[in-house]
Amino acid sequence: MGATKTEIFNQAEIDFANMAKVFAHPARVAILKYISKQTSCICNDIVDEIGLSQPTISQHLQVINDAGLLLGNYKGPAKCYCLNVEKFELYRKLFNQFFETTKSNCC
Amino acid sequence: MGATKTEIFNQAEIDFANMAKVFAHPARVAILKYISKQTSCICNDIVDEIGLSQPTISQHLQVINDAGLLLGNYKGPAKCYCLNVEKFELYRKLFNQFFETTKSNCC
DNA sequence: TTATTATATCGTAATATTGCAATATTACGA
DNA sequence: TCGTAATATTGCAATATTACGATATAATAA
Repeated sequence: MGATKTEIFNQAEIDFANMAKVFAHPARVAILKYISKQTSCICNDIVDEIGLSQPTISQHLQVINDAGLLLGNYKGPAKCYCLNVEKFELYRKLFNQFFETTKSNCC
Repeated sequence: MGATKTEIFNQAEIDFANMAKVFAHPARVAILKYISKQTSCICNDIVDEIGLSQPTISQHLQVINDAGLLLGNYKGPAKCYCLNVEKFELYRKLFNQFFETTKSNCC
């Protein structure tokens, strides 16, 4: 016990939960907000902005990246990330859909 | 280590992450979807629908309830829940805001 | 009051997540 | 090639989450 029983849920439910998980840590929310303020790609200067260690930030970036929300390329020794706008739009759409289709028929 | 370092984030970031957490488990997504299909309040008949034990469902309901997303009242021995539409609308608004304000200025 | 039914809480085990120090890897310039 | 700077990975400790059996609590009916 302790692990989510994924086998009893359908893919849409699992997918949506996984999308929500990306936003379920303040560091990742802060990273995404930081992207919006930057005029260039984000590098690990976020480490200074947010008060977490470089490995921890790297880990959080990995989570966001694994979700497909980042595009990255090397700019010298620095790996620079930026938002994958297309994927982010998809997320927005699916969240909208979720909020639209969840209603109450009583009370 | 292991716990989120809440002291380094601002309240908005923490609040948003906590909202996302509610949706970050397929069981809770499934419960909210189930609400939408029902014409009356949800009771623990969800236990049969979803394949988790009664205590586990109760726990998940608690998480959704603590987030303020449920209204509950006793109907005989059964405690029946329904969606707190007002609060849910607030969630929708804040998620919309998040998606609106997160952008990319490069790449 | 007692029995019954429905939900909540407690206690506990297992897995997941978070965070960081140490180390590895990568890209580039000298 | 070697050194340097930036990011990733590894390993591990601490906390959080998930899940469920056992038990407690709540509401009603008999």
